[in-house]
Amino acid sequence: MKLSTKGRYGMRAMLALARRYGDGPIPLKEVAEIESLSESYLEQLAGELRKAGLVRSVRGAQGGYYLAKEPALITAGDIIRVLEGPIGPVQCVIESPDMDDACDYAESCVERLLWQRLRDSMVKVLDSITLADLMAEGKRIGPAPSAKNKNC
Amino acid sequence: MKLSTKGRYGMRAMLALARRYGDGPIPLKEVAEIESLSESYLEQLAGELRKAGLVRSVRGAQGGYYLAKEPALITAGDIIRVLEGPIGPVQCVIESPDMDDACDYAESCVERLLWQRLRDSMVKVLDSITLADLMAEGKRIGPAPSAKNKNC
DNA sequence: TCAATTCCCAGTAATCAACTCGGATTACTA
DNA sequence: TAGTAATCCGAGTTGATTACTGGGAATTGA
Repeated sequence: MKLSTKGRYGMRAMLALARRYGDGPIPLKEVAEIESLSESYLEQLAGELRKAGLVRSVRGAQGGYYLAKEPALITAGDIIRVLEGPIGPVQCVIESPDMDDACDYAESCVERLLWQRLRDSMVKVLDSITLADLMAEGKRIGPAPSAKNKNC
Repeated sequence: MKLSTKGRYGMRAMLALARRYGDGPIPLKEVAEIESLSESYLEQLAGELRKAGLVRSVRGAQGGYYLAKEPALITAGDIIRVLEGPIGPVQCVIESPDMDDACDYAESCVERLLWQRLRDSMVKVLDSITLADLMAEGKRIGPAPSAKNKNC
């Protein structure tokens, strides 16, 4: 039940972009330095976030990435869904499951009720917290150099 | 953010034992058949559940496994913790983290707040639902052949 | 033209997931 | 006491996934 580095690093990168929202495009090199992440790995994540419409990019010199919407309009759930896939502890209760995901006994499957409730509580938290919320918390708890730790 | 088969199959096996609570030891062979799971794989899970004190075993012919406590006293969280490890979306906010897990900037790490809230909501759901609860739901929604699907 | 940048894709090493298998031990039953 | 049904234990295997790295093409501002 853990996030992968994609979700963790992606969240940090998005938060870094949020902090510089309005400053024009920020090169990934810079984000990578601030967050001490690998630039080439970040490139991959940025590509997915761009395709999903959460960030926009400008190519060439002086180019970079910037948030496609203001921080208050981007939730943690948006980011996690792009980088980790649909939210849910098991395949058969992810959001908008297709036919292949549902099992034959879905109607009478008891565990399913448990997993659904777990999913709902996860979705509720992730969809209720925006990048703006996190930045606001940041101001409250002090200057925030993001974690320089593999596990965060 | 998905459970592994250990958590999923383990939950099903525990629920199967719960349904037969009071019937004396149930051999894994039987559980494996009912739930269409691999017996030898179940053996591993059963070993962990036993070491954790959730089930007890009787060796030899006519032996098997049975719940160590009544179904109302075993929560989903108990089972998940044994088979999937401590609950939490990232290492640095798992329950009872030790020194190695916490990062150097824990105090000023903004993402941490998000992950903590997510963890809390997961814990709340998992710790509030017992095997007895699930069995009761089972009666409500009809006869429950557990899912015979890889994803459940 | 040059340098900075995104973009894209291929490869890779290490780890993890999901099992399987063999054999030892234990205990009920006939 | 033999036979059989179980747990117990640890090692091995296979395939997928994770977490990257690197190369090179395309783009663009100075």
